[in-house]
Amino acid sequence: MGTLADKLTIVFAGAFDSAGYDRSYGEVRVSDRPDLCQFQCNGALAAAKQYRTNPRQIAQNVVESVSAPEVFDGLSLAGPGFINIQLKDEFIAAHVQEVHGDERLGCETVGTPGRIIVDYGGPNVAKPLHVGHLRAAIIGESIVRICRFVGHEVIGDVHLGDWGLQMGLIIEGLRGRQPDLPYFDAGESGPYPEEPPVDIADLEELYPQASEREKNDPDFAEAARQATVELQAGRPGYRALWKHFRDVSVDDLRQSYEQLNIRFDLWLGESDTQDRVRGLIAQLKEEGYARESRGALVVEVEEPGDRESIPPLMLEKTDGAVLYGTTDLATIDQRVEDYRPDYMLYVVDNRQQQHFRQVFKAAWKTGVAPESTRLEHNGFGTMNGKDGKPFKTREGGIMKLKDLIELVTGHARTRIETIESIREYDDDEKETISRIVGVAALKYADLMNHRTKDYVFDLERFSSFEGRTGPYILYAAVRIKSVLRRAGDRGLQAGRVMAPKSESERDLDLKLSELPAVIGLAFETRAPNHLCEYAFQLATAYNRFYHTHHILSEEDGDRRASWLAVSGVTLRALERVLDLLGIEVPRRM
RNA sequence: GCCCCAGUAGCUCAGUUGGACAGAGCAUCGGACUUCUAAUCCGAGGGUCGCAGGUUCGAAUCCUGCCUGGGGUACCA
Repeated sequence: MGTLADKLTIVFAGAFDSAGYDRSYGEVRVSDRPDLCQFQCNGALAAAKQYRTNPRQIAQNVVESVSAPEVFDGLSLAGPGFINIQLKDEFIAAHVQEVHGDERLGCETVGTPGRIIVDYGGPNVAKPLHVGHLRAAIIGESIVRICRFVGHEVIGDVHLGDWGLQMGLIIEGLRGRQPDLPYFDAGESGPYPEEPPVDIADLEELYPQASEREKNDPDFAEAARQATVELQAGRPGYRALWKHFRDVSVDDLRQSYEQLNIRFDLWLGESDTQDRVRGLIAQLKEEGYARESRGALVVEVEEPGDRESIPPLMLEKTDGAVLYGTTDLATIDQRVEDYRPDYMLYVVDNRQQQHFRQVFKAAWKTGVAPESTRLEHNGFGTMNGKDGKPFKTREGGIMKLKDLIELVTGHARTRIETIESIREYDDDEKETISRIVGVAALKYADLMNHRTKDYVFDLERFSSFEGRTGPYILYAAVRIKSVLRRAGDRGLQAGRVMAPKSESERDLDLKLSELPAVIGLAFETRAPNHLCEYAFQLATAYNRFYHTHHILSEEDGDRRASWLAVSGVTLRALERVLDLLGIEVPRRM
């Protein structure tokens, strides 16, 4: 079905065609001058270039060729050749009626579904999630949901950092504390205790300590490097220990992500590619793609046509160790083999841009990924503090995600106590509402910023519940639920959508019709902020409508039933968009 | 040095890929609750779109140069 603008585009494409111009000029879109018209077609201006004619004349010809009197309330020319379009209220209502009857609210699915792997999250084993992980997780989750909704098969992979030096650091850190554990006995080969020697609190303490010590204690640093090498070589005690670390950490990560309503399909990590890294390197050498350079092994990715210079992708360091580029390449190799994906999307910090350019170019060049596989880095900006520098807590440390979630939940809890109608809810429901509202505030505040831009992490804004915020939108949705619930109690039902009676109602109808375009745009650009903007506009449109018309006390039964239908569509649209953003809606608040 | 990204209202940001007087939210000021949830709604003020050129009928948007900030620049991830 698409949007109203889509329907109008078909009409105008036909009109351009029958007036003797290319149909592609018939694109109609929502007007950016709502004071003048609802929709506009600017194709005549573009066409004037191609046909070397007066754009106003073209527009005139097109308008005369339009044949659909039941649709238009007004068609007029303006300025150099704009066509301004007003629709009949009946036509608008009929469209909303269609949306009402459609499971997908007018949103079509893609013609040729593909398989998409989304790589997001990227947490490290043993390191607690902090605000820096927030963006990857929530933007990635939203992109996953959007891709899935438009009809693709999507596989989300958390892609753990579980194989680097940090593992050696923790091993050595633990040895410092409990040197007698069987894992450290080189002569021992297992079996080892099933019970992990550490819990998550230990891990979160061990890593920063070890990391700090690495900087000041060369012997310790060397030991950690050695432990990393031995772990990677398969020393049984270290492997057993590593597995404990990983399990303990993953348990904790799952809980944190669950609180944010984020669920991964795959919990793979760097370690899962290790058994194929050597083979891949050997193969690339044999095929002549990998060559030695300054003592290291690299794949050249710069091509003759390239303007900018791009360093080669390094597979092996001088000392023979592999780097994360190697792992990333091996991961692509693995994914191609296991899943044959059409797309791989990497939701990772912008700063990795060059890295991914290298990896992708190398993957295509060497045939690790077919050229038809779309590899994309969907980068996002840095989260800065109010001083414009990367965000730190007041103490100068990094804020843990758990603390942040507790903070926003706490704000919501406090807020709830000030609202009379909620005071009587039982404690469980209050707590649920607090969590949903707090997390909605957090996620919305992040998602509303364009993905690629740096932005300022502002606690006040993150926990604000007024204006352009998650809770504002939840409130509108919950308000509709409440109306519908009461209507249900009185035995009132939704009916046929009638022509709008007021400006606020017409605006709501028109806004509802835009949903498919917004989701399409969010998908094409992998940018959830468009959904945030739309959710806000739709919520505002409904709030205005709500204030101008009292639904339940309306005496005209048909009118009331129509309003219930429109309210129902609005609720479904809001819930759909919020779901695509990964935001939950409470029953009431 | 070279490369990438950004600069829009006091603050935080949109701006549909070149279209009509540049839009929101916050903050400030003023209004609206005996009626479906006021976490709401209505109204007001607020701009040299970093600067200077250029392309175009038309530029916040494209090109060139400069200024400012951030990031990257083969053996960390």
